[in-house]
Amino acid sequence: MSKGVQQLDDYRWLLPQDYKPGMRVPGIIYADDILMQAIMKDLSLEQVANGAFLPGIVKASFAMPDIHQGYGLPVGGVVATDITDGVVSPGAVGYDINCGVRLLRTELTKEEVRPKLKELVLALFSEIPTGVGSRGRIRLSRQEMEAPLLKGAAWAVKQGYGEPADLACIESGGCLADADPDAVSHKALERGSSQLGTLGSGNHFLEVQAVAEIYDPHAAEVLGLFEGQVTVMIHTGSRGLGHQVCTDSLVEMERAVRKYGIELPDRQLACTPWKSPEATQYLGAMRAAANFAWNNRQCLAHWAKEVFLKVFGISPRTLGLSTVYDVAHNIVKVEEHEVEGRRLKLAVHRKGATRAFPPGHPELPAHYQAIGQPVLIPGDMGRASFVLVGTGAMEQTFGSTCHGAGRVMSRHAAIKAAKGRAIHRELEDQGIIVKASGQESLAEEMPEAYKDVTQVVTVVHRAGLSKMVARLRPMGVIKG
DNA sequence: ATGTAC
Repeated sequence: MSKGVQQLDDYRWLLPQDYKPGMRVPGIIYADDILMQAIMKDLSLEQVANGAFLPGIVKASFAMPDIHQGYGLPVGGVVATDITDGVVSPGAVGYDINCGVRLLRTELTKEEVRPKLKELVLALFSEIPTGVGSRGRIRLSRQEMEAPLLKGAAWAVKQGYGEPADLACIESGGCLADADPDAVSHKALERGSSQLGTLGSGNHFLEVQAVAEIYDPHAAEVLGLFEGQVTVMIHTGSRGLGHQVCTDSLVEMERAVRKYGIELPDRQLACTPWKSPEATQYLGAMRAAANFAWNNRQCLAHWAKEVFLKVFGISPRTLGLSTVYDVAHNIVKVEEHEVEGRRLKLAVHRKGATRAFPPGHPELPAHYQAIGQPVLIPGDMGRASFVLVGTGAMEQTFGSTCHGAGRVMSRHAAIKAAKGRAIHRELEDQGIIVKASGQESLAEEMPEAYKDVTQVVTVVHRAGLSKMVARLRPMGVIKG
């Protein structure tokens, strides 16, 4: 009997429990043949198998079609542990806590925006701080940090950044309960104190897009999307604050692994029992970082709106800009799921995976009950991004789907491949205006460094994890 | 992803 990966059907692959001795459950990977070939080129599958070692894990260690190698668990991994006897693992959440995506709609069409596109992109770039170490216009003292960390995006709204109506259009209302600002180190607070309303670097971006194709007219209508419409997508997370929270926690986790006698194949998966003081500490800080990220996207959205108003010289009513939705794709949440006929409280770790709850789920806002949770998938800056809605993922993947295109080239390989080329010119030839803080960051992020997002989304659509609603084409991009 | 190396 082969210990290798086995194809279950067109879009699912099984990593049997005997793939690696010590796995508590099998691994299940969602991919087609072509994506699977890319997945097998790095240590992703090994990491999926390693995730299956986590104490208390139920059902399987899951991987989405956009997985690639990450810290401990691959980016694109989903692991759920029973909170009565299971663990929490910061490596299964990721360094960028509550990295996520917000989509804004406007009443403008691409024809209306095109003549001012360049001006718009330059204005966005000058108003929105980008890049590593970038600092924003909001400066908060350590004490002032408490409110945003505790209250989530409601804090930003109260400060005048955005509308109260935005909050219903954010996953978890833009706030995780039980955040503990005191669990966030001084160093993390320090790093975050000037980073609200900043984009960051790497694959983070703010993009002006046009709705290129509608696949599900009913869902699109409920979401306020129409063909030719201009949208704005913001992809960023908790910046230095979340990164520091993760770094701080790993030290404690290493200690916890020894203290509680947890056996793991990779120390990067270091974890602690859910009901341990170490977990309480990490979860308090993780939730605070998640709330910070929602404030970050809330502020960025507000400034993007101001730039639109200024550049087009129109009234807020004519612009008609509002929040479609905001998702977290690096987070751990307690959710109830049915496993083998039992309702269990699970710690669902989604690391580079998006929640995709089906229609009628009580956690969805009233106005989206009929269509399911909106899923926002950022692609690369040359091809497309997607809007989907939740369908049948509950029974399969704890209500989870993919989160993006996923890299195929390392940053280093991408820089090498871009040598002698002018990526911004190549994109401009396709009608896409890009403004980035450096040549190198553009090279790292060039379209061919990524898998084809359409292929990724097609897999989750056909596997029944979520349903395609609309394709968005980039028009203007600002990047770190 | 990240004050991209304390």
